[in-house]
Amino acid sequence: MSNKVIVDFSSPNIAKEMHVGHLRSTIIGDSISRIFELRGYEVLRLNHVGDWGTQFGMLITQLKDLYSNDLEEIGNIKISDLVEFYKESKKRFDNESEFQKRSREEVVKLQSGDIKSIKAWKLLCDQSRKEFDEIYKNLKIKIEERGESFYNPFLKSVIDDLNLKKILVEDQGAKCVFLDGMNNKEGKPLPLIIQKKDGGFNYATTDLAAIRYRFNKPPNGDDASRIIYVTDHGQANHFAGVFQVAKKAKWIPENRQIDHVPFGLVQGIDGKKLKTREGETIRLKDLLNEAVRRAKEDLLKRLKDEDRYETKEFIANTSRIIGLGAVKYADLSQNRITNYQFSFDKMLSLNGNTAPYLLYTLVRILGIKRKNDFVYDSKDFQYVNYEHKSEWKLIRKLLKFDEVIISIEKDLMPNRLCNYLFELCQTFNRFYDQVPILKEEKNIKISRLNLCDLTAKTLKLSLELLGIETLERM
RNA sequence: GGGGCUGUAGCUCAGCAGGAUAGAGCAACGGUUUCCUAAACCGUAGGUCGUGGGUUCGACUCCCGCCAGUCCCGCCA
Repeated sequence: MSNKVIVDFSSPNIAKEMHVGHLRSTIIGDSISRIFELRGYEVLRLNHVGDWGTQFGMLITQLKDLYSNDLEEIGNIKISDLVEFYKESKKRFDNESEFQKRSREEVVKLQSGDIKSIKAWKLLCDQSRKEFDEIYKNLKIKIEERGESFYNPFLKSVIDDLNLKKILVEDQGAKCVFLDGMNNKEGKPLPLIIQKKDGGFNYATTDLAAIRYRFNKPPNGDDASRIIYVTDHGQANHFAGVFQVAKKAKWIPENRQIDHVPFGLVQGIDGKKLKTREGETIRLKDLLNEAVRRAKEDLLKRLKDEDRYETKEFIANTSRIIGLGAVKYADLSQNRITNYQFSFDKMLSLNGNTAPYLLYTLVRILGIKRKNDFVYDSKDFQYVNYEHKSEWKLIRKLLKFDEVIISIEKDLMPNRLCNYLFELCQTFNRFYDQVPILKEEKNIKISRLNLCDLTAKTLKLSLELLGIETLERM
């Protein structure tokens, strides 16, 4: 059997901007992927972007109305305009019945492969992709785009197969599967709609086609042994329904696993959904830039206080790593199930369970390494002494790493690694505080340098697994 | 009405497969710098783990009821 794990994460929508909700999916998905890669799995990171569906009808119709039929000018539109563009289209769709009618026709055209419609669709996707890629590059996220449109050729056979297996029921004009153990408001069994009454498909259809494809053997499949979906917990019901139907249809082979990894909302310090003062959704790009700006401000203040001089490059790089690391760590260190309060002040704080604290600990260790004159790979570096209480505690903490990784592989909770890291840093900082290193006699010094080295390696590896870059100095 | 998730110190949260006096951080108060980056370390104070039952030698942890908050529930994703 294959050892391929598919992690489905990030998944923004075309013509919409990425926001903090996508950030959670992106960061958690990336970290889970990294941990599975470390454990020797073949990991396929998939970006299930919303690049198909009814919204494209209105977008393309709007596009044709505004830019005539040659569609050349759209190449100059920027994403923030595209978001405006989306809003305007939506407004017209909601208010103009004639526009709505043309939009619906446009969806059919697109889905049947009309050349002009496809061209317009591609233009829209390319615009969005540029913007998404910039964020992924900034965050150092590797992900493969395979949007909803990819599964378009397989949608019809989903319906056919469900029909064949006599699972599909027609109700109020729509084709659906009734779910066990779930009721609607009237107390009747809840349907999962697979085909709308107008004949169109929806996200349940796409998700089912995706499950089939991902478990199938090549050429028309990925032969995955496990699929992991990282989305907000608002979609829990949807996935429970989709998984149930996939099981009924026997599309999930024996010994394969499928998991929804839900996460809570990102809230402001007021406990409500994170918004700008004007009540608008905060753009992910702005949020990341703000974190880096604040990190830079802190750094500059410290350099001034300590009368230090650093190059422009050092300042830019250090603030970027601290700022982005702080955002990632704040998110990952929470139990993903619960909502969490987003606070720049807390995540960038130099104390407590934050990225700057962890990065600083590593910097301290590397400082020792720079000032010592031993060669690390010499034969002398075998000896470890653990007479002092803080040495013993550090050794015990270092040995726990494997156990933590195994538990995350099982339960998909990256916050446990954060917890471990924080404890490791606390333990190290006590050791650092309580025992001298460089001025000790040879054997003791070697032993303690060894412990420092092991701690640094563990810290680096752990931070890497969280997708956080490290620094030599800060 | 049905279902999901949450409810642990003033605040933000850990507590994984049940095991000893329930742990951190922040905030508050006090202390430590001839020494490797003090962005550190040490100490004090602070909790009937929402509530009522049950299972168990033993429950924050498992099961059931209730209360509160939040999210989802037919053609958006």
